[in-house]
Amino acid sequence: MPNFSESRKKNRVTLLDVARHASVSRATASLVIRKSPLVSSETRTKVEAAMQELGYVYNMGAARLRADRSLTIGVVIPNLINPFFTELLAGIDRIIDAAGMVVILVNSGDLVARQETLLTRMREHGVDGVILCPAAETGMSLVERMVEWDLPLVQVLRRVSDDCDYAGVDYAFGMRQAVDHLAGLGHRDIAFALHGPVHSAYQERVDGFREAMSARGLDPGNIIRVPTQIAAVAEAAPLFVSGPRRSSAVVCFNDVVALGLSAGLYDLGITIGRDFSLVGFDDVADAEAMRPRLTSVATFPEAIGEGAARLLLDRLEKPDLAPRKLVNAPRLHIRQSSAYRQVQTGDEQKMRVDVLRQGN
Amino acid sequence: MPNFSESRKKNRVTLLDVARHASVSRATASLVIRKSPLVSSETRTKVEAAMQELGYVYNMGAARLRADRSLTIGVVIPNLINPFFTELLAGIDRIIDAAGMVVILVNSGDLVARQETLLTRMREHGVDGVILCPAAETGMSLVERMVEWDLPLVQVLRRVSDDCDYAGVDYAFGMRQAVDHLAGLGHRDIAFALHGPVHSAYQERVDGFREAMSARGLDPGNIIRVPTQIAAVAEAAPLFVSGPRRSSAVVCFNDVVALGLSAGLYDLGITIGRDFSLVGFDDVADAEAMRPRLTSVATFPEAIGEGAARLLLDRLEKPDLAPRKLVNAPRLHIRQSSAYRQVQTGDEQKMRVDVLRQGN
DNA sequence: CTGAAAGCGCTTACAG
DNA sequence: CTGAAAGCGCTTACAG
Repeated sequence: MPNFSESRKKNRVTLLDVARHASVSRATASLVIRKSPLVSSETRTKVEAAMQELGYVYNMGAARLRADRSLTIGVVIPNLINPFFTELLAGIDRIIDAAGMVVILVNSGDLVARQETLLTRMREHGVDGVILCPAAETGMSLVERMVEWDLPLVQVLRRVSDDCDYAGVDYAFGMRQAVDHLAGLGHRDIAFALHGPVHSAYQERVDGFREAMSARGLDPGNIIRVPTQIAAVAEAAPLFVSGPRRSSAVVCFNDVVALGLSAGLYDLGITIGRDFSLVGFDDVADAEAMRPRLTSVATFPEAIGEGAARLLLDRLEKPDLAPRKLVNAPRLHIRQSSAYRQVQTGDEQKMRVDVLRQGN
Repeated sequence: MPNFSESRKKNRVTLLDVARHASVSRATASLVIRKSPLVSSETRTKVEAAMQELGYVYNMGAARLRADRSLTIGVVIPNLINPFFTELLAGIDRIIDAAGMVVILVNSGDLVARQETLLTRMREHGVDGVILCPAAETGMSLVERMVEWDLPLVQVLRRVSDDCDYAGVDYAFGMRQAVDHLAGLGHRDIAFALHGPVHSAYQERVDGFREAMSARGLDPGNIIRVPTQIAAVAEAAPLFVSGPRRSSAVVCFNDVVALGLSAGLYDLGITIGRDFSLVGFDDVADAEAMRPRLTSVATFPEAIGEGAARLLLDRLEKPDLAPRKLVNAPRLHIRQSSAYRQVQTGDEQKMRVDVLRQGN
């Protein structure tokens, strides 16, 4: 660890200095700072003037030591490159900021060992609570340990335990909307493209896809893993448009996968929204910016972040609240990348399909 | 501010508990924690065992109060939605994390008033230093104030003062590469598309474009502002391909603008990389993912983040160092969105152009 | 409304 | 190598 100079500690203005300058006691000055109603407005003004003149800066560290709260919360996310997490973070930040608190952000890289280190570090820094998107492979024991530590926790997006607050998405409902939409456009051979580490949100999406397909009497087994590395996703495009499992539409694990496949299909000369349909998941800003515009299941990451932050604030105030779940309903946002299935000559039969335009 | 329960402060294991349990003095236990060589390995083992058994957690807050350092730094950025900032943040985080420190992240929304509030909050939290991307309109007085506050500061990407460390990009060099590349492909009517608030990086890009154009004997005045709101950028596309200032190529302020214009040109039925050339700036992940792939001037945000973090760590150790600048050289990454100018009948003359393929 | 005093959990000289 | 003591800057009862 770095070894800092000591210059700053000199001539620091303390509360005692302020009190003396205003000719009151330190306790009174402290009451002014904390906006206690016990102090007369006259005294208050005098003290505030003194703070101003002396350039006093409140020392949270000292206050925290005494009061055992830091007005700081830890946020642990598995990566920063998916814009989804950025939007989530913005939502968390808004609420935490409005509560006069501050967030310490760390990146677990989806590695449990690293996550462990980071959580310890947060404890040492005395965060009042933690919002955690658990790294893949996180065991439920983690949550037990946090309880033992008395460290308030809310799980976000992924969950490893039911004994703990959780803010996330109703993935099954999202999948149903995606599949129903494509089925309504006449598609029968619908694939699911996924990638990345396995965790609760992954599993829920897979299960959701399966159920939605089965409910429609369609084959629920056309699930294909594509590379996790973003630049390589495009190379997987041929898997979907040729071979025995050839499909006419694909539901994507998230918009990152959709963007990659969109590029890969473009490279194959396939026109999305005409020859092939694509549905993304999350509806991040890129969905609207790309061409053709991406039909995507909006999961509202910013709202989830806000929800998670509120759950945590509530828990800080009432630690004995029963564990709560905040499961956001996603909503299909239909754009250009999904279209009627092209009925080709030689197909089993030309059928009229009911079109189901859901969402807006 | 929330009013927390007090449950956590009970039964906290302190250093004194550990010392007693290991039958040593508190001072000795403290030395063990700080890995002092003064303590025998026998004693060390004993103390470490006690810490383990009792579940001791180091209390940074207490240590910081005494030692006046928090192992915490503040990072203030103007927005979180441009992926450029996300990558910058990843770079900062890597270095700070490796130094055993932690970052408090806040978002100024590019508003000076809010930035002011946030900086005060960081001071109160006792951060050891700040990495700041100044909000537009930030005056140089801010830097003076930080100096007065004894709060080590490094400016990143934008600068308001030369009396302070700075890590950024050689925008002029980047613009020269972009313009030279397009000129080398035969383009003469090259526009510059920009948006967003005005700050040093904005100005440097404008100046860089002008100089590069002039140096080539081309009209440096074709600079067009597009909407700042991302979804609206596409609507500005017609400005570039028709009217008196019609151009055959455009250099973009950043990749966000490029992505927007790319969409807008697509909507107009124009094929990028054939009918029209587009060069982005920053080379974020989207540049490789979009189609046609975007030629872009790579500015390596992650490396800049790392550089900024290193500047800050250096300054924490040696506060009296002269202010330093770290100006990264960008590099043109040629992909598919830029192509030879289409020579149309009726043009002044068909000329053979020297092709300049720079970069890889 | 105000003052004197104790204490949060550590680190830092200072003696031994 | 170890112990006793002071102190970082605040908050919190407790008297007045």
